[in-house]
Amino acid sequence: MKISREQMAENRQRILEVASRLFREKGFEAVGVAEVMKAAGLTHGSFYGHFSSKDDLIVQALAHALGQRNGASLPLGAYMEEYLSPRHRDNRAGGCPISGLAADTLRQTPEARAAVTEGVRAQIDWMSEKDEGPDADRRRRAIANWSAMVGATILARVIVDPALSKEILTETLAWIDDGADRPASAPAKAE
Amino acid sequence: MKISREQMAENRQRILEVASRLFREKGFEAVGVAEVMKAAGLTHGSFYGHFSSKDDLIVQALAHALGQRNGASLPLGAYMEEYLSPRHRDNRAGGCPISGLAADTLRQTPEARAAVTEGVRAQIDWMSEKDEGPDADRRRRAIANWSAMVGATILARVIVDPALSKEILTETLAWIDDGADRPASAPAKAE
DNA sequence: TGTACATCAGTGAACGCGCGTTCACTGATGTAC
DNA sequence: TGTACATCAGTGAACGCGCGTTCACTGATGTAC
Repeated sequence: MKISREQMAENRQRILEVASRLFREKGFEAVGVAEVMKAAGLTHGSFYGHFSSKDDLIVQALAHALGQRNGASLPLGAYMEEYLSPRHRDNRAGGCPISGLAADTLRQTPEARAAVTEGVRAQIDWMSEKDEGPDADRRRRAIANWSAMVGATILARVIVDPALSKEILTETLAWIDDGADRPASAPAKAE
Repeated sequence: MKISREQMAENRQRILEVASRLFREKGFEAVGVAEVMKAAGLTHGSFYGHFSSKDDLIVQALAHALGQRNGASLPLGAYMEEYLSPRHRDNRAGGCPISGLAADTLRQTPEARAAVTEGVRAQIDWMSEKDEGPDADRRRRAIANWSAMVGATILARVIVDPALSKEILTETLAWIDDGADRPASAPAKAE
């Protein structure tokens, strides 16, 4: 049965939302087209009315998730604290799509990798802008901190020992740096 | 045709070696049992004489790769430099199994995750021992540096823009720290 | 040491299952008059 | 505004393919005598 154009647009958005959550939770390969459509309240047959292929859905769902930018209004220090929290570690479906899907995307299409590339670029630019330290080190610190946040999240998620998982989050958070209280005249590093 | 016991042991090692390389290169899901056996010079039928299932192979291949510890004889600073080089970024099949497979392993069996957990624990212990700074910060610095190395490698691999990919490796390397030239009396961080 | 036979690693065809994708059909939408 | 009909989003059965796994068979190994 045909439905209204607005209803179809809503359906498309709902597919993208559930797909981006399922992909983050289980990875691209482990989530089937039928599973996505069922979670969106539809049958799998209508999938190809919205997307040309599963690869197309992956690109659109990545762009959808990357465009949400949760926590972008927080101060940088608070953002880092939230990012490296057990809550974010345990919230894969609703968490950052870069730490959740970057490694998976390596084996996807160039279009999917391009979407992640732009997401990383935007994240580094945003963290540079938010940094409160001297200009010279802002970008370098943003890149190193972001690498540490992504790496720590991935490691903390895979590790089965709760103590070691928590330690990785806590110690990484303690080591990274939002640039605050960093005097412009002092060397950026101790060495 | 039956073969000698030594030949069978060699075959098993060859299966583990090619499997660990193929898994690192393509991920667990994208590599089939038949592909592994063909790469080892055998047919897929004999696979179950060596392993009880593909999941079993994944655990054994992870343990095999994690046990190799390439570069463990290098000084910590040289190890970090090699780890964050374009050569290591582009050498997925022969590179570090943790940056190559940690995210994939999240969706595998508890046994596979336990193997990665022990690999991460050993790596952090080793980096702590190699650290040349004051004792109080060694473990914290090992954890934060290791997180940054893993995150930077994963990001540099997925990113399609060569300049941004290289920048992430270079700037992360410039920011992390092997503890050398760090006076025991000085604060570990500038803040 | 030489021979006969039981063992078993490897072979390759076959299986069942789940996946992405296709398609004839349905019936509400939205437009032409 | 009301009606008739063309459009097309959604349905659900079916497809072909690749995968993990099984199994009857082969023939070299290695042991018992």
